[in-house]
Amino acid sequence: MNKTIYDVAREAGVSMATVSRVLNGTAVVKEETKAKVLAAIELLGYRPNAVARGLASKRTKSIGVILPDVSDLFHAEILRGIEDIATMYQYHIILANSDAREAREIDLIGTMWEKQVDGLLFISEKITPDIVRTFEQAQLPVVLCATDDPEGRIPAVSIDNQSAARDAVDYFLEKGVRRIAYLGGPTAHPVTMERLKGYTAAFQAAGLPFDQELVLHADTLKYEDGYAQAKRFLDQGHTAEAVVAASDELALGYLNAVRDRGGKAPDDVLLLGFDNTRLSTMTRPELSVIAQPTYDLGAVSMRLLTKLLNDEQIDEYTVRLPHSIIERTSTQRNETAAEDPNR
Amino acid sequence: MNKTIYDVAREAGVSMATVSRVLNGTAVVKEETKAKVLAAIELLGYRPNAVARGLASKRTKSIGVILPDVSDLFHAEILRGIEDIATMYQYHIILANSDAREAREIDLIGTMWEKQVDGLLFISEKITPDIVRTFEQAQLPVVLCATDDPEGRIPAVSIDNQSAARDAVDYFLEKGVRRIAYLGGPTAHPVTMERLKGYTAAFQAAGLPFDQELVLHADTLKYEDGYAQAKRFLDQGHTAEAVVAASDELALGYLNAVRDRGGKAPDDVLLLGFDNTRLSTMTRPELSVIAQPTYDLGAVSMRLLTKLLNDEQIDEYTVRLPHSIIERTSTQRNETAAEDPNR
DNA sequence: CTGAAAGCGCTAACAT
DNA sequence: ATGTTAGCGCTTTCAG
Repeated sequence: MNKTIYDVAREAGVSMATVSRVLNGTAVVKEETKAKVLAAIELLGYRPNAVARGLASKRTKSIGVILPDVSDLFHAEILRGIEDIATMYQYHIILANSDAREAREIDLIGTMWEKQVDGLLFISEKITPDIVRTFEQAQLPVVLCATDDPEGRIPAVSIDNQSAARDAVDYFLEKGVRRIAYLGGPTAHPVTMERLKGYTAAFQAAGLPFDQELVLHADTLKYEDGYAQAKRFLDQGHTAEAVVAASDELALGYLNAVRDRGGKAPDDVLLLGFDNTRLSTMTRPELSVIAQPTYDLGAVSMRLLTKLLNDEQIDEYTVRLPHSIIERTSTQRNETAAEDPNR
Repeated sequence: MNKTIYDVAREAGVSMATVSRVLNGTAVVKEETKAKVLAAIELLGYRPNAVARGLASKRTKSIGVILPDVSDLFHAEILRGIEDIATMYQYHIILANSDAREAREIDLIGTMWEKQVDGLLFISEKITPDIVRTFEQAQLPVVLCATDDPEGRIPAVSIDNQSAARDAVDYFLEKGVRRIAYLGGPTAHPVTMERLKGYTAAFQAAGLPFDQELVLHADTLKYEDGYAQAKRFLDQGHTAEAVVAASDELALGYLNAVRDRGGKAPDDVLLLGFDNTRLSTMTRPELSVIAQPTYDLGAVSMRLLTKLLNDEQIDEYTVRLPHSIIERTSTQRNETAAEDPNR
């Protein structure tokens, strides 16, 4: 059997309450007795049992993180941000992969409740009514990360996907490029559909038409699907001057599909990735991207959650982090300058 | 306040002990009363509190995972394997990043103990005596993953790094290549040093000398350091016919360093990566690699841990998973066939 | 097959 | 400033 707070109390000649006090700093303890307690703790090699503490205090100092897949680079980077801030605030992470399946997500919210997590960080492709209902039933503080609740009822941290995509199109438009394709995700995926809205909005705002056949939907945001979709597109004889992809992997898929048929970027097509994962600097040409502050998405949402948990003053329940375009080689035409000086 | 087992008992007109029994299947309960209990649970929307359960039973059904960095692709893939098997056995994962810093690792083992995890999965670059001692003090079942205890006292799942590297060198030797470089990690990193041993052993076994200047040590296994190290090497006027890298990222760094000075793989250098992360098929040329069963490394170590926890019969406390060479384009000389027909 | 009762190790009033 | 006393919600003997 292991040491308990009671053993420490006896060793130090005080009551267990006093030990608890020096452990948690919940009340002032005389320097002298505090020293005795600390000495006893040291002597016995005592460590508090967090489970017992959790039961008694109703706060476990652990937070649940539900995400589609840790082995996805984008999620893994977010998770790192979450973890760092969690550590800073003494929280632990209970991790679960959902594979973006709603049934599993709902199930996981339940088991997270059972684990008595203090709060939940939720990363998903789509926030459905059933999920929102489950949040409400669970009565858990939740922050959405890299996703939005369409109704805006749940605190969330994300970028403005629509204007990010719009900026991307504008970026090409300003270069004088018109035949711009959008290589997005499945139509059931709100985040990338939001980007599609931005894509079309940019054309509309510029008073330009756009070709519906230039809108591609890959089954996922993964490389393989990007490649497959690009190959199909190109095999059908279509072409694009530029492509705005909904992820770095998708852009890479397009890039390699072009290359595998003898083409080349940026000579034959200008490519813009999305996310700015580490991937984008590992390729040749290096991938220009619409950068999301991936790590910060995680860090900020965790910070927001701590505020929720401590009843701190909160200015914004929905925070939009800034995006930006990072220009690397995949969009640099050899004959044109990086920036169009006009306008 | 939330529903407790007591509420269910009253609703069903039985004692809490009986409710506990149907919940856990710890004893036979009459079908009829079981049905009543189940109905009450359903009616109240009752969910057991895992923290209370953990305190009473001394088993939390959660296991701690300590790894250097989730945002590293290799670790993230391992973690996915861990998670899947953990889910299968109803365990939850408490995740913590150590940044491979010993002090932090030791600290984390302690906090994992506080959390009363049932077991620990430990992924690190180096198992030091202090870490081993901490394991012993914590009295936690531990399985090392993708690492070994040099003394072999701790259950571990990994590949045979030495023979993997040796196979890599032999692979090139059989192609008639002699000037083979090794692009490894820091000298303080046992796993990659083990690979270096295999590298030198291959030359010795073949009765061939090897050039010490062809042994490169990058500061980490990351792309950036691979690039930097390769650039330095090439800038100094060195060359290699082939390079065996200690990670896919390192190989990619070399690849791009070559490319950025106008060279090309496989024409100017044959490149073999290590790990077979998703990266290796996303590059052009596609990277030939020494494949580790990354996902399985996680899955098998988690499975081993469940055996430890359930006192199942265990045949091997140290399991070696098989590695293999996957031949893609980065080692395919245009003029030579994939396989040397002789021998 | 089921109930009563005693903890698990800690926090948090409530006293003093 | 410190001690006493109830629980937190469950599992687990021990009876019956």
